[in-house]
Amino acid sequence: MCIGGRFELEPLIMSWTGRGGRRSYHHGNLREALISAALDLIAQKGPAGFTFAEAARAAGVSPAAPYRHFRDRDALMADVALRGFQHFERRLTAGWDEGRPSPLTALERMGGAYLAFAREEPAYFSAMFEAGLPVAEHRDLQEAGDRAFGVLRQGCEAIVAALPPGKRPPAMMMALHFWALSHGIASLFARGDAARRALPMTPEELLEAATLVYLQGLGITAKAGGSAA
Amino acid sequence: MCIGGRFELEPLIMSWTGRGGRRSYHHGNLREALISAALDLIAQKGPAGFTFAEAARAAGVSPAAPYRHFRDRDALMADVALRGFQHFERRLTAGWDEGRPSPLTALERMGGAYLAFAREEPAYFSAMFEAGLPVAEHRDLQEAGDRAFGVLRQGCEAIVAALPPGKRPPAMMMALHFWALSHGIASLFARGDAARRALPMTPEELLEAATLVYLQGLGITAKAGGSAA
DNA sequence: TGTACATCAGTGAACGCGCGTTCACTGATGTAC
DNA sequence: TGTACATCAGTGAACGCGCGTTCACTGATGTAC
Repeated sequence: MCIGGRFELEPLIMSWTGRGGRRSYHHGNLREALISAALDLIAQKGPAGFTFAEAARAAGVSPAAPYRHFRDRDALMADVALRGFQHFERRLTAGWDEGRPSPLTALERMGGAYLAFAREEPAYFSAMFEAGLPVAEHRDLQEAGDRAFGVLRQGCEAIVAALPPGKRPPAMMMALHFWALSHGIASLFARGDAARRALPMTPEELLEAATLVYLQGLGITAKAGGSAA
Repeated sequence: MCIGGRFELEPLIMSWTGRGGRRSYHHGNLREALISAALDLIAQKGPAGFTFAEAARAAGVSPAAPYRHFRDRDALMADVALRGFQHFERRLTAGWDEGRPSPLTALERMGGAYLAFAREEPAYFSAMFEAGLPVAEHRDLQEAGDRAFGVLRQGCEAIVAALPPGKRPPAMMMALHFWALSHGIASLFARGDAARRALPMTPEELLEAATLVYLQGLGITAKAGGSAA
């Protein structure tokens, strides 16, 4: 399981006495370990099947220890979702890769990054979108989500900007359409857990085809919006 | 909360002695009452926040009683999802209304029915799509889902059939695209619970615009595919 | 129409379990001087 | 460089709670004759 940030190894190593492999009194990096445990549990049993107590057990720590780092279970879940959005934003950004070699190619690749994220990080994905966290109550969550969406919007703006002024559709609408389309395909067909539905093609092919048809509908072709590879 | 099927009133009434409003020994319609209670609980607290015990309590029955009707909690959840798909299929069918007055208008209306279902039946929606039920292991669930999708596909077939033979896109692909698009908008922006995201327009407007652009990309206009109202 | 009997759909008490949470505590770490 | 002290990040025992599940049971209903 990739957990997004890298582990701080030094404190972990320093927290071992070295004698008989006994762990020192301090864990060294419990916060990270709890998040990592939560991701594993969510991936195995869904967002519901993760408890504070079990995360503590997985981290090899007493059930009271997590309270030093998170107010309660929901706070941990929100933190997982937050990291998920940050991770997600990075992957979309990498997929877009500043629009190289052409905006249209980059857009397809960014869609692929969306699907890859849903497939490879089911725990993050469900914490972000299906854990029932009230977005409006977690400002930081909402902002992180907005930043991730901003990457999609940026891409659409780049595509729109390459069109002649008279033929530019609103980039915001285009971005929302692309988001919804990617998200629908991701959560129905590309998700990395047992709820994935069968499909007579790859999710990537489905999304690519839909994107091409949609862009065609906006009057955008490889010629008008930048040459596709 | 609309629960899809109508209650069987007769047995409920007959289960009352009439003396002091005391309930008779037999509940009369416990199975339905449990499903109804499950829907309320899911709507209030998400798919995770529903327990067998609490459903029994809500139905005014001992905690052992549900075992006469459902093997376990998951069986009840699967039954809720199954009814959800049946209900969903009916609403899509009603939205399509046999393609009247024109296939394109009917398709938009069917998309609206998708969004309305997500908004008005959050409990069904999350049981169907977000409860983590393994679709592959519940054959009846999968079949019910396929039947609902069949309504979308039928609509797309009708639209395709109205085109000149040389210009017909594959209806299956078109239906999958429409499904993913509707589902993405529904689960991000139209859902009826706290996880709904803000949008600078109505979800219906967003879906309608996307559909029009998409159909345009397929070369389908009101003229070619039947006149829109 | 009445009676005997089988079956159905509940009761309610009991159980073990794991969870969330608290509490006073204590070993380890960091810092002032 | 050493010492005293404050703070940090854990322990582990304990608690109340609600859940899932079982059990022998029993009142209500349906049916055969």
